[in-house]
Amino acid sequence: MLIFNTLTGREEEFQPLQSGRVRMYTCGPTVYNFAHIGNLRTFVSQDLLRRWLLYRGYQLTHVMNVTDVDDKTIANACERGVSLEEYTAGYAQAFFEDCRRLRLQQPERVAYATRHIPEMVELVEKLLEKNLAYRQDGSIYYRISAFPKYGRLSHLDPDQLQIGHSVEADEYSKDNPRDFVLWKAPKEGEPSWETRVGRGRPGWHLECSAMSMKYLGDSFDIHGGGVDLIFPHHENEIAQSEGVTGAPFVKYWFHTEHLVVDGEKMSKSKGNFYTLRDLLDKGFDPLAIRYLLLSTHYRKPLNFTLEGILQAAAALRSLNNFLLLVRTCRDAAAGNPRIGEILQQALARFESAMDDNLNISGALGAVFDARYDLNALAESQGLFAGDRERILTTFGKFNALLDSLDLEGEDTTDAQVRELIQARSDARRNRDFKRADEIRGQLLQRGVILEDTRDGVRWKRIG
RNA sequence: GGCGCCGUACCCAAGUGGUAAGGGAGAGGUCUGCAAAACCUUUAUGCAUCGGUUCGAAUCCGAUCGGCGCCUCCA
Repeated sequence: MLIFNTLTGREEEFQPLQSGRVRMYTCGPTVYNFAHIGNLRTFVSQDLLRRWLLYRGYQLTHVMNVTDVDDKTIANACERGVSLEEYTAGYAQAFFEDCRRLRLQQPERVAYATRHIPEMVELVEKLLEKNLAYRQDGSIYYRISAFPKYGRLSHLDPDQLQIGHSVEADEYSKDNPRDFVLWKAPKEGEPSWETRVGRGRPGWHLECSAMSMKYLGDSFDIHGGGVDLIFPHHENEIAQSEGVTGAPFVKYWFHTEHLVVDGEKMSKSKGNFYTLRDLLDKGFDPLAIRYLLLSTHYRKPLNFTLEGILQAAAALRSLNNFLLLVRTCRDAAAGNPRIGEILQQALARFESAMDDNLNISGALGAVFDARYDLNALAESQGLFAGDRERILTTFGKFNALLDSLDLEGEDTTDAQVRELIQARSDARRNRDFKRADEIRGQLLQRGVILEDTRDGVRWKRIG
């Protein structure tokens, strides 16, 4: 399997440090607000990666952090007049609700920054010992000039970095304006911890170094996040971790491109800023949103539109309608050897596309082509029991990534629905169409749609 | 100024040297008591533009135009 590595700027053959086992860390949310659709795109792409690793049989340990202490969480909690814990707990819970709605698999471990203060302090102590960090006005900073590899991930030359407008060189009393803070001096009215390096609170970058190494070791396989984190966040993590251990921190860096909305950068002032909740309130299907976020390659900018959600919903519907056909079309007398061929080819195409740096569009092309070929056979010849099983098994494999397909079928034990459908069929047979339409209306109110086909009545629930 | 992503049909989107996957929408059709759904057919002599290399280029090289991002706490 090939995977693009930001560190080398190339696609590389994926070879975990320990054979058969993958250790992965991804930067999770800062819980100062509801996650927006751009945040969620990144998490969906990480979900696709973890699902593909599992598909390929790796034993996976995936750790995701939750940043529950930083400038924004503190400021917002303060503004609302609640404690930091109370404030962040609500948004953390909301985040995991969003993840469930989008069918994101839970990482093996979720790590909260505020529960790992001792581990962070330990790192700071070691960096001080090695003279990679220094104290200044109660804060502790990382001395970038002492870490020659600084800039290797982002391919930036530290000497050529422009100092941003927001940071006046003399605003901080740092040796070098590019040095970043490891430990912040306490401020009146802000949460702080009494620790061996003094009272204060951690800088943002520190948690990811501390928690990833605690759970995954000094060196691990994959570290992911949005492209905006390449610099400075991930660059700083490398400086912190490798500064302490001297060992290579991460083998493969996995970064997801941003999404834009209607071709423009998402921003609250433009009115094109969406959270998942906003979209669900408008009546959009969370699985269609999952499909939309999933179906563009993770290293390409994704243009998110409401129209796109509807297109995704239609694509998903057509796959599920196909599966309905597979389950309900008339029985063939014998198995069709063509079906095995079609499935085998489709699966091979699907897998080789995914192995090629998670080429999900190519993989989906294989899925839809299989649907097309199989539809023609099922419509014209019906399906043998063994054919049905094989089709559902293969689509079950596709669904290991999509997690949006109806493989099981509807609840056929709903006696009332069954009775109504039967009653309508009887009415139709007696050419009592008024009665039949009446029953169809009743079923529709229960959320059941009927399809009259040559092979009998099919029904499904409205999504 | 430095670093990076991108430009393929009405919309979304694969394809990185061998003659344009797939999805949506539109149009036509099949089925049907009707409707809906489903299914089938169809839709780029063309891949931002201009040069070049090649038997052959969306793919490689050069230039140009355009969109987006990062360059100290933003996924």
